[in-house]
Amino acid sequence: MNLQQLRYIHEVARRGLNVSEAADALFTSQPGVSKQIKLLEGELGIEIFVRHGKRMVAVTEPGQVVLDIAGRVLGELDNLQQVGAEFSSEDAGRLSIATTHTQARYALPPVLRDFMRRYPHVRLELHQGNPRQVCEMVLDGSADVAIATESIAEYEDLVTLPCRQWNRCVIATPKHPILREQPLTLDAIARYPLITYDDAFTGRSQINKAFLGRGIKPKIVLTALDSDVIKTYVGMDLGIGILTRMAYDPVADRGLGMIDAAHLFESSTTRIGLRRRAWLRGYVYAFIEGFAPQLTRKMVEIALNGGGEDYQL
Amino acid sequence: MNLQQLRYIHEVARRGLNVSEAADALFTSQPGVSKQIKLLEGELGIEIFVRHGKRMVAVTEPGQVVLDIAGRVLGELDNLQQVGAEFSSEDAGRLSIATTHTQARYALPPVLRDFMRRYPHVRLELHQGNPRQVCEMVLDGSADVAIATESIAEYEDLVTLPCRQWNRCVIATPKHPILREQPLTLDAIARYPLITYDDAFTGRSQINKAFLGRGIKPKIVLTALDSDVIKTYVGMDLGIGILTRMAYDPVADRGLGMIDAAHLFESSTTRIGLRRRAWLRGYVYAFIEGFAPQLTRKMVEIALNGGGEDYQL
DNA sequence: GACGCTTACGTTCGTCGTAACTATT
DNA sequence: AATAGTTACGACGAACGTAAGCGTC
Repeated sequence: MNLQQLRYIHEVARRGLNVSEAADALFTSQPGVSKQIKLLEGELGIEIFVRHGKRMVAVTEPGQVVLDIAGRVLGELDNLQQVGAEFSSEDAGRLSIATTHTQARYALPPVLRDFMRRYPHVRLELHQGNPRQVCEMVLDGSADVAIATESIAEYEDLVTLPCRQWNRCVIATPKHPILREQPLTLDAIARYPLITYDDAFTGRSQINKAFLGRGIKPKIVLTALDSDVIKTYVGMDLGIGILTRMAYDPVADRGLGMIDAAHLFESSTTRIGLRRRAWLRGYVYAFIEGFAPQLTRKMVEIALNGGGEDYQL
Repeated sequence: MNLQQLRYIHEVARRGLNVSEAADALFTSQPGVSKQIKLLEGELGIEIFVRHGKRMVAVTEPGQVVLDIAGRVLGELDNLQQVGAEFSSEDAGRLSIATTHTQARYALPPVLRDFMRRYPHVRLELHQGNPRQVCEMVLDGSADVAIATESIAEYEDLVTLPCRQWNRCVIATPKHPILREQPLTLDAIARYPLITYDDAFTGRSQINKAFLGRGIKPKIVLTALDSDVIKTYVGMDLGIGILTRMAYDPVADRGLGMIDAAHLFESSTTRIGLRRRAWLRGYVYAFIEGFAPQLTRKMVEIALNGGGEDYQL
């Protein structure tokens, strides 16, 4: 048994049981991968993959267990590399953040400005994607942390921690009557054509829930993937917009009017996601604390390792 | 980086930083081990061990982290082997139990009799030792489960689960006056020379505590490592004995009288110890449930993996 | 017929063991 | 002087890549 074999089965499983593709991804030859997988299966005395003739079509029951373990081992090897990098040069390295548009555009800039000042030798990488993609980047090791708002809590091997609570505001052209509503109500909003986020994104479900709870059906004329698109169309007076409060900047957005709507919707929570049992560089903890000061290194470490409490039944 | 290197550093650390000894234990040459360790250190860019000239004298700070990770990886590899064995032949294999005299002699026999009947193809191994040794056998993989009563809860990588509560009785020669005490008291016991367990063992601390709590200082004339020795000397009327209740058998021990003493001492708890995150064969779960019916497979699995709950702060 | 996995074979690279050397106690 | 670790070197073996063969879609 060796590490290559574990990498091979892991990659083959990840790539939908396509050996050739996995071989390419690992920069090696397809026969080599096939052979090593067989050797491993022979050594363990089990079949990991189900074959139809010469094709792999499924993962066996023991194979799934083996793949789970292999995944953990490979994760730990990543950790080893991290440990090496950390101690050989504490303040230099790479920080890869996978996140959604809203976070990258509005929440992260001040945090990252401070971070870059503090750690000038850390190369920052920002990868944008939808919440699902963001999680998977963390799980396969291409990103260190994920930051997103919803559907981030569904993965077994992802530890998620709440960072910030936020709510929404309504924006409209400066003279729009909605801006003079005192107090602002859902009924008032529903009187106008609405522009807001796409279903899969950024707390859209909270918006749906609020209207549904009052039995109102708003006229949604446009759904967008990001705040800037919403602002653009609101500026064209296509409708009024429901937006993350943090996305409105009185200076940059002086062509638009804003009225807070926090009392109308359930607040949403932005979460940070980390690979379970990951070993993180010191500056990663610093970044997390910069983004969410309540998340101290100690707390994050405890969460990463699943608490580790003794089970005294 | 490869698995051998991890095995090497792990073994060197385990053997008190003696490379030659580690090489012997791994059936390889000492220069090979030295070289691989250096290669690994080179690759990670850190020193794992502190050298004084040519001798290794300590583990560096990053080295400790690396060793921890290596230990986990090697544990997972053990798990892989187990998975292979389990699925290639479900009901055959090895069950290695590390335990103390009292458990092996009095608590385990009926459980193991049933187990052997149910799993005739599992080779049973019983390793006797003191509680410390017992734990270490589990941690280094030479035993699957540890069963002991105290000081078993001190290891980070050992998951312990309470199995059985038990208490003590007093034994004496058949016509000894202590047997007619109604009710039995600590003061009555302290009137006679006492024979009981050695300090390091089987709930001796509960006995000490009881007497100390009443300000009594009993005359202990002999301390033994196991129940059989105690019974032997009680039979010779050297004194009265305080014994685990389960060690007295009215038939086999008809040459001795017994009176229960559960109301005088705090009860002790026998615990089972397992390597954290171990992957256990099906029959191991069956054995555990046979020994402690409340410990179902599900519960043991949850405890093994540290609970795995999401940390929602 | 195109794609995908296996078998076969020769080359290369890495690992291991022996032996000689050096340092520590 | 004895014990412990390093350096040097040669031999073996495992893994890899290429090329050809066989199945499946």
